[in-house]
Amino acid sequence: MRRVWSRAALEGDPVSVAPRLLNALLVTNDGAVRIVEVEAYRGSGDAASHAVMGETARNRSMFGPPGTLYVYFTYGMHYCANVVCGQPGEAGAVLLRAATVVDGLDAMTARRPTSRGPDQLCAGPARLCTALGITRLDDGADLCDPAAAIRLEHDGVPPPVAPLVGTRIGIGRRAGAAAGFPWRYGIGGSRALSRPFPSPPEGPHP
DNA sequence: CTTTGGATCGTCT
DNA sequence: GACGATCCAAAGG
Repeated sequence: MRRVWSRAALEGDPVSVAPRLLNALLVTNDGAVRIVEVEAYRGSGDAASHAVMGETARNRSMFGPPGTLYVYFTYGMHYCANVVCGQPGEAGAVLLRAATVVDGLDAMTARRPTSRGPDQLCAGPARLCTALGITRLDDGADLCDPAAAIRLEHDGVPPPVAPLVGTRIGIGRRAGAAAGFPWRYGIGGSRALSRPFPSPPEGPHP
């Protein structure tokens, strides 16, 4: 059985909420995907966050209530989607970086005809938005509203006990130390990751 | 397999 | 005026 996420479950620190979103479902009116990779972004104090300089017209949704969808446009051609979390008034969000298709494969393939295969349809934050048809028009939507066109759902599949952990992708040098924060999370063994996670250091020789 | 450069425009300096 | 929370195709090993 599927049910939308409660707002209360998204009130915590994005760094805590992010790994819990692994295996959650993002559902639209013509499809559904299971999230396999995310990144956490805080507000002030996180130099890599869009919200580090405070509220602007673009990042306004990041300051909204938990469960708000924050969609931004970047590189002149791509959209990326985030689940807003944290306390109201404090900016925070979890970037949805990759997912596997659960339903609506045909519609997604039609929106991304150049995809190499089903695994790659949502293997990347902009790919995910294109496949699901998410644009800036969806910015500010309430993902916890069971009647909404886009929503965050739960179907009983728990997040991994030990997710993959790594540094966030695409963070420039301007972010300083924040570029090294291990706030990227993924599901081990997934073939839909946007890119591999670095292998853990080798232990002593057996 | 890895690396490189182009696309393309809203946003903030 | 510079730069992206990116993607893709093409070129090189």
